[in-house]
Amino acid sequence: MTIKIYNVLTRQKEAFRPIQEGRVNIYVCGPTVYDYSHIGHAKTYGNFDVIVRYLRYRGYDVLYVQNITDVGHLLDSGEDRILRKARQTQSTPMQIVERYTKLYFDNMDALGVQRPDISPRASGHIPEQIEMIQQLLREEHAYVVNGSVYFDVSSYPEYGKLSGRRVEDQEEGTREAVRSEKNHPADFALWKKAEPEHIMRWNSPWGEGFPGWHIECSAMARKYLGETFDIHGGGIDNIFPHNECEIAQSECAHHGATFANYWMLVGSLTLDGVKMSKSLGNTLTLAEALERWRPEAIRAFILSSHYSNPIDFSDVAVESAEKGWQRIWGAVSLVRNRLHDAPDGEVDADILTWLETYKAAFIEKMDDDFNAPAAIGVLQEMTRKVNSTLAENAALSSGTLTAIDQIYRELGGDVLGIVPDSAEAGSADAEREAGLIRVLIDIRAAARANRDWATSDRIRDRLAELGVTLKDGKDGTTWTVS
RNA sequence: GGCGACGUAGCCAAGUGGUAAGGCAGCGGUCUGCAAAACCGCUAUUCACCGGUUCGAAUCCGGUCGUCGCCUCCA
Repeated sequence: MTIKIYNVLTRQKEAFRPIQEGRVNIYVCGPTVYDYSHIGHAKTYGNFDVIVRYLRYRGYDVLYVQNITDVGHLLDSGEDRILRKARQTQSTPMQIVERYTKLYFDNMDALGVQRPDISPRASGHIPEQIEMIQQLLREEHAYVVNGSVYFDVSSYPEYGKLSGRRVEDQEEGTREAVRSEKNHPADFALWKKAEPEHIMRWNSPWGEGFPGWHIECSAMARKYLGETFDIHGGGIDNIFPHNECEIAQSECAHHGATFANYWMLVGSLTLDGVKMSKSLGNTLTLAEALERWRPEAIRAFILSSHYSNPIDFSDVAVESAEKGWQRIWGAVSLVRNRLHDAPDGEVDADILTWLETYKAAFIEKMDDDFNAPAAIGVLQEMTRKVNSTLAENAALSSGTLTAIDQIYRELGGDVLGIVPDSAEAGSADAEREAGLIRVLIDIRAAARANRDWATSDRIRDRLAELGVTLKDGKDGTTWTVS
């Protein structure tokens, strides 16, 4: 069994073959840290989180690099995003960068997105970028004008191969073309001369300036992953021009060596059917979303559609994903709670057999281009089976319950990140809590036997206030923690 | 105008040649003091539309209509 990946570069699903057996080098374009993270970031980085988790689950040694853009990303006006924010808030650019970088990681941590192995910053790699630009100049892929350096797109005939765009087809941007010092409108900046008011500036062979937006990814990918690496990821909205420019720079600097073997681009997220944009005012920050929904619900929603497809964020959509997730979580917590007073015993062979069948089905779905929505479908089917088994057998052995819990931990927890680690059986606190709840359930059972519904309901209501839900079944009362 | 996606039940969604996963919502049932949950059953003869290829198509080809993204900063 090999993993198949839809490669945007070839527009085909291909068997994944890493350059080095057992090892995956992956680079994903990270955020520009000039404002709060929004739910679009949650989709892009949440999707790659699951991709990386799965590769690791399948035994690959993954090196995951995701940059932090903290310089060079300009607005329409030609103004640097970070500088503008700094001016607006009367702070320094690096304060802005620190603030939003920290918030980005805080939000991603809260979402359960595992950190990349390396989060290189553009501003920390100016020498590497200058070196690459010098090389491009030396080899006549770039030219200098008035202290700025531009990449000569005509020197790279394959420009456009990722996005399927051809230079001739592009509409010429009027504003830029008019005042441009570029030889051709499609040429892009590698290095920009800093105007006097531009305070983020560095010395270079061409005078004081700052790097263009695209060069950081090429320089940092080369530094940490080598000239050719396995997977390059990002949001589809960066396919042009950003990703295209990265390829051009890197492949020219590397004398034609392929930049990345596989390109995986994540579909965009819309909010209530419309693209989020500051000008429309329909933005939702990740922090706001996390206040309204638990992280697992947001993850379940993000994973409800294939990573490469667009997805529309709405209250109704997240809530229905959350309800679906609750069914899985309900089964998991039931298993874990029953583990507290389950009879000792080995795992039941029949149950282990069908657990393994679901696991194999899950892996088959994920192997096929990381089809998380289909994999969740498998988990849902398994959950139906688990729930009915739980209902039919009041005394499942600890071995069996542990085996069920284990498969949820692996597939739902380690891979998808939607099954939390809580209620760890065996910890002293958890055991005590389970025991205390059990005492209350026993008292309540006695009250119910006396048809003392007031006491019975009081215990249930008070526990509910503490987040413990009691459920009366045929074989007694069970409980879950929300 | 150019490039690229997409159009599957009330909603979301998987499915790229072999006869429609899964979730949400809904209906009926089991269980139940009530509640909640869970479980069982039902809910697309059909995959935007029209042609074509094929023994056979949601899946391939051609066309039509519609939605969206990108082409300028965006994950």
